[in-house]
Amino acid sequence: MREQSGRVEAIDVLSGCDHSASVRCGDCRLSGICLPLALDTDDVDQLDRIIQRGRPLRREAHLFREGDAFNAVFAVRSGALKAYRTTRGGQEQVTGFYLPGEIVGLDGIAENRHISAAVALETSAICEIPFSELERLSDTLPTVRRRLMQVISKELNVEQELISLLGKNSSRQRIAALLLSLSRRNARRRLSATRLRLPMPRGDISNYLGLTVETVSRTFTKMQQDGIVRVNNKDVEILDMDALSAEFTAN
Amino acid sequence: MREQSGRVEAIDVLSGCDHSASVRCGDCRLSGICLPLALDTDDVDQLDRIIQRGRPLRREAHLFREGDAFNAVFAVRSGALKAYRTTRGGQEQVTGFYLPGEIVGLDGIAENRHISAAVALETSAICEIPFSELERLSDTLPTVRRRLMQVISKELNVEQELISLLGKNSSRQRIAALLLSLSRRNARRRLSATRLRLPMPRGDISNYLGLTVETVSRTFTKMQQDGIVRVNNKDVEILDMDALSAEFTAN
DNA sequence: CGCCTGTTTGACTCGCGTCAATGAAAGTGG
DNA sequence: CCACTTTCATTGACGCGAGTCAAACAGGCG
Repeated sequence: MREQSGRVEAIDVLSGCDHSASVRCGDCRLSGICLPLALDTDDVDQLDRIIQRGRPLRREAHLFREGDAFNAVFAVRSGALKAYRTTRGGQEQVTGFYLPGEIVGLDGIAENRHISAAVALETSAICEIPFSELERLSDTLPTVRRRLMQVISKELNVEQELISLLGKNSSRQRIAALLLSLSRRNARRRLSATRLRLPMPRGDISNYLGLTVETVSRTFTKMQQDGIVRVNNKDVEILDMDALSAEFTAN
Repeated sequence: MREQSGRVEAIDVLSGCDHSASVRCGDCRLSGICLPLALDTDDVDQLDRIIQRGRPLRREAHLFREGDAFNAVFAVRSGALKAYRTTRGGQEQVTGFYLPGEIVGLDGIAENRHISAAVALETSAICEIPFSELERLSDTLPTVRRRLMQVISKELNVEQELISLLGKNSSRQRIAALLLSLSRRNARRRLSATRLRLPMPRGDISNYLGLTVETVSRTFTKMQQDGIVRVNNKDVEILDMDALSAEFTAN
């Protein structure tokens, strides 16, 4: 179930990213970012023991679906996921995007089964953290317990931001907010804050932001004409960060 | 700090509701509804010991504000509250309404300070549950810990519903969803599912639903013309529950 | 009684959704 | 490696739902 460390990591040819399953948490280059769940280095070893590293998840593959039993939360090591739920009307509502270093699957805690689904947007490496183990760990390690609570509560705050965004803002402001969010999360991983790759198709962006694909496309075009960003398909370069922030500050 | 039970409860003249501060959790007529935090009756006594019952909160009075230190969560005993946050642009975004039996203040866990504010919509009785005590209790009682986690995660789910609502739905669907939500929550308290009193002004409704007061008003009027509801200021009667549900099912 | 705040209603405007067509990119099979 | 298909993104023309501005109308409270 758990491999030894020290191995040379395989590089996934498809994305040029590291999707290997053979790194211990302490050695993982995402440690410190990936697992806010246990910042205390003493606790990392214990966390390390309960974490399962699965095979890379290919594009379109589901990590879990709506209604699935809730057994674990997942840390994204590489790639990207989206979470969505299906409304009574049968349409999909994207509720979030998850990038390396982020935790997905917290939605299942309340009902003990997942109320949303998570699917890979591209080939992704995922660490599975069995929740029962996490709870047991949580029994003995107060710091883990608090972290866990904080991660959940953090998710609450992110969702409130989105509520605010969807409630009041124009298409331009919504797009600006998303780009800024992605930029910030990129920077957090020590990547460029100005050059982004959008791992999700336009349809997911529009769905997430409560717009249509056409409006998203038009808004990108207009922002490009205004010299704020340069958009080429999935690649985005932020040319004027201040202007982009200003857009959003009307929020 | 804690009063003895057995006292005759004072009836608040303003609302005709019970806002007294002298009921033990076990005797409280909201027990079982109010505190999903501790459903296990054995645990109620212990929970009882840490709960503080404050004076009734008058309309417009804040329970906490954005940035306040996070010390406690609060159970609504009577009345109603709204939670809101202020966006960079300085406008208010209502993030939720809290009715008797519901828990408000969970937003503070992540940052250890509140990121939203809570204010009384009418005179309300509140039980304060010091979080440090709750955590201590949580250390020894796994059922309390799990409950707490579930309550938080439940909040996540409610917010996701709202995200979905704001992302995709027409004014009519949004209003329908709110009315259905209030109806369900009324029923949960063993009150009428068809006769509601809206404790919040139109401005708060519109803000919450991402609409304007005018649109809310017009939508009420139209729904009344269609024979689905009867609206008289803060009083709403649902005449055709099926039709109302059907409105929303387009969601 | 008259102020103040909240609600309703109407007329007008505009941003975004809808429908439709074109264009670009990626995946498939010979 | 190159046609073929399929999916995704962009652009344009048009209409509608909800926002804006403005005014009339309660209701609650001093």
